[in-house]
Amino acid sequence: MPSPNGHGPVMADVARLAGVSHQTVSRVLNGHPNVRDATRERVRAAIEELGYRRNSSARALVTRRTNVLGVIAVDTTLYGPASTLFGLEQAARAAGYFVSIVSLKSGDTVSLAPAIGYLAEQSIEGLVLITPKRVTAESLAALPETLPVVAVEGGQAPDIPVVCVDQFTGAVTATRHLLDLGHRTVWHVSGPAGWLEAEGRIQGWRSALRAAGAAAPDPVPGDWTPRSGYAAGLRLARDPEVTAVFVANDQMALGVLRAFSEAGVRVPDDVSVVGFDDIPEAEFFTPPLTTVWQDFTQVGERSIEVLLEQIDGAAGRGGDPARVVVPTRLAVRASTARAARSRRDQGGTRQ
Amino acid sequence: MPSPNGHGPVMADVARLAGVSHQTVSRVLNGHPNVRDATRERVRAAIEELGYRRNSSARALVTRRTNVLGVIAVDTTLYGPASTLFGLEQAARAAGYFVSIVSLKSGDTVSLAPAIGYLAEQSIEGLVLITPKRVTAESLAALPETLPVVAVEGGQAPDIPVVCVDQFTGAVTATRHLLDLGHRTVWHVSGPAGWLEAEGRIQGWRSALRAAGAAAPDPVPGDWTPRSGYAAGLRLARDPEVTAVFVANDQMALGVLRAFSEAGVRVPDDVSVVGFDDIPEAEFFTPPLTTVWQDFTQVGERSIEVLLEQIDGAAGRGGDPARVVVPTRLAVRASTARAARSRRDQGGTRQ
DNA sequence: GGCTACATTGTTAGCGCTAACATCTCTCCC
DNA sequence: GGGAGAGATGTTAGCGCTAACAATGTAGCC
Repeated sequence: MPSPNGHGPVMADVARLAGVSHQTVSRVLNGHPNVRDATRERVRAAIEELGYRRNSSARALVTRRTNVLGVIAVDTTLYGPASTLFGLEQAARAAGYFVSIVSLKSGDTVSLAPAIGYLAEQSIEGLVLITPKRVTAESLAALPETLPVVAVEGGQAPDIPVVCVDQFTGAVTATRHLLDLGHRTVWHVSGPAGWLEAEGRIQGWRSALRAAGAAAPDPVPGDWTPRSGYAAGLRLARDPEVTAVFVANDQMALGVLRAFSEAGVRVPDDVSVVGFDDIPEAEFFTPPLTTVWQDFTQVGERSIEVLLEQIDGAAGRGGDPARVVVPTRLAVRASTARAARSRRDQGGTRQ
Repeated sequence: MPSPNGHGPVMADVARLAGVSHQTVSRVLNGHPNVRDATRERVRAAIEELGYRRNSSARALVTRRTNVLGVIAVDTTLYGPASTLFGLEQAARAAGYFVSIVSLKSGDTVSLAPAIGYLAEQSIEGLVLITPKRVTAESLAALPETLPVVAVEGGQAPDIPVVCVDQFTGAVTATRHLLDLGHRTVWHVSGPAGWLEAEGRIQGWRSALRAAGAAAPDPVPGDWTPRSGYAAGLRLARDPEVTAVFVANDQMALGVLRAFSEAGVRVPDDVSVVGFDDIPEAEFFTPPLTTVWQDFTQVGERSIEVLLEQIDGAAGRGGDPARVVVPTRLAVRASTARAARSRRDQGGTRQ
């Protein structure tokens, strides 16, 4: 009877079986060097025989380290957040941390306070916010002052480190690609107000147009869903001036393509379309979508790096918060083409 | 100086400030009834003032409850697993549990043993497997005998409870929908071998064909990606006998649509296509895709239910494992239509 | 008034582990 | 051969909390 308490073996049980003290077992478990090989082997064998697993709570209690990172993520069914979370978890695990997740539905205003309070109960060592929209100020007040934090796609507050994709340059590249193809200007279907990614893409788009001396039409607002892209597409299809559209994400671009197709607007002959995200489906849209690729894996990895720096530095926050910007890449496919002088020059009705 | 140790306040600090014993603080925190209202208020105020948070490790150590569930998930960037995970987390949080996740890349053979070992270190109270492929036997051997487990889309082993979508009936419904439209038979683009979902859909498809007395062509194998669907689509486009295709997921269906479009095969005029999953994009494919909708939210909720039953019942495994089957629904859109007598009857070349 | 019953609070003893210190056992070298 | 020094192991004292029990106070009732 190795475990007299009925709760699975504890360190003392292993110690007894191996004929050593529990502290020696602890040393073996923690890779302490000063243990004789023969002893180490005996302890290992005893651990194996009993199927012993160390009690993480007891360990955390005394070391004050839980090895748990918290993640608060909005809308993890979307490709972007899901990919970021995936990369994040891989990187965290590689660094020896567990990831405890709270996923929130994308309400219009996001209050993180309940989620933060919830996670704080779990003694997390650091927190990642995958909440790419502006959050309420009271959310940030709920952050314990000493808790290491990193915001992904954030910029929520000046004193929180941020890891983000270079939305601005990505949008500039997309817009310039269209201008370089001879389009007089570029329309934009934007993401919803309050999303930082949406704002960055608008700014990049505007900036590229301004640099080229092109007029910036009003952006057509969307909400990331294919449906909103469809609605935007129907509007743009009616305007014969439109020859190039930069859409703030691939899902909406799909809706735009669908609307154009229904309206008899040919892509890329009549109108060129560029998306953002490079979801796996984009290459197989009709036509295959030119879009901006984001390195979500790297975002995840860098986020963990930034967080671990704070944890290991034991510095908490304060000082100059890091700001890591991950570059994008334009994937050129068949949805963009050289501009005709105007849509009417193309002639030909559909099918 | 409320916290003399430099590590944030502990229960004793709260007790001192409120003028009670630490045990009374504990009682307030745990909602014990026998505390005078005035005392409770004083304790609450002291907690508030100090910003006290209970140490979860200490609590877990003595209660032997961590309130943490582990999740091992494969390929969480796919819509299905991501949605399941999302529903799961919501349900777990509602039940007062944290969710600690390990996400694995979809290798060809999946060994869960390292992930299980990893999570076991964290003293989880239960484990959810979102690993919709057959896993190695050694994986299951790595499961601690007393750990409550539920498999989502699993059926990995006879003694593990399972919550799954009714793949079979979903596939039957999709296939019969096509047969009812007058198609002589239905081709199938399948998911990769080893995935239980893929197998369930093949079986449902075969069964529906058999029931209708239709011949079952060899399934065209895919791997869930749009690219593989595209390849399958090119093959099917060459065969003029093909008038109806049931594709095992929407992403591959997208590839099929793309291939058909390139090959001049019109959907639904020449060929009808049905997908599986009902991803948000499906409605905006060209043409909008008829597909099988799955209730991932319910899958998540039911999984947590099954798991909590085991935890609360303290029964561990054994006995008749639960098997919960969540129904599907066919979303009929524009990619399916009544069969012509043969593809040649349709006439008309493209564009 | 005194005794019972119960509500309220305090005291004590661990949960299983690690850190710090104490102890013991070897070498090694003059 | 004996003392220094290092390596290997054991002993002790908590980490912060909850459970069990003990000790109060407080009505209620004959």
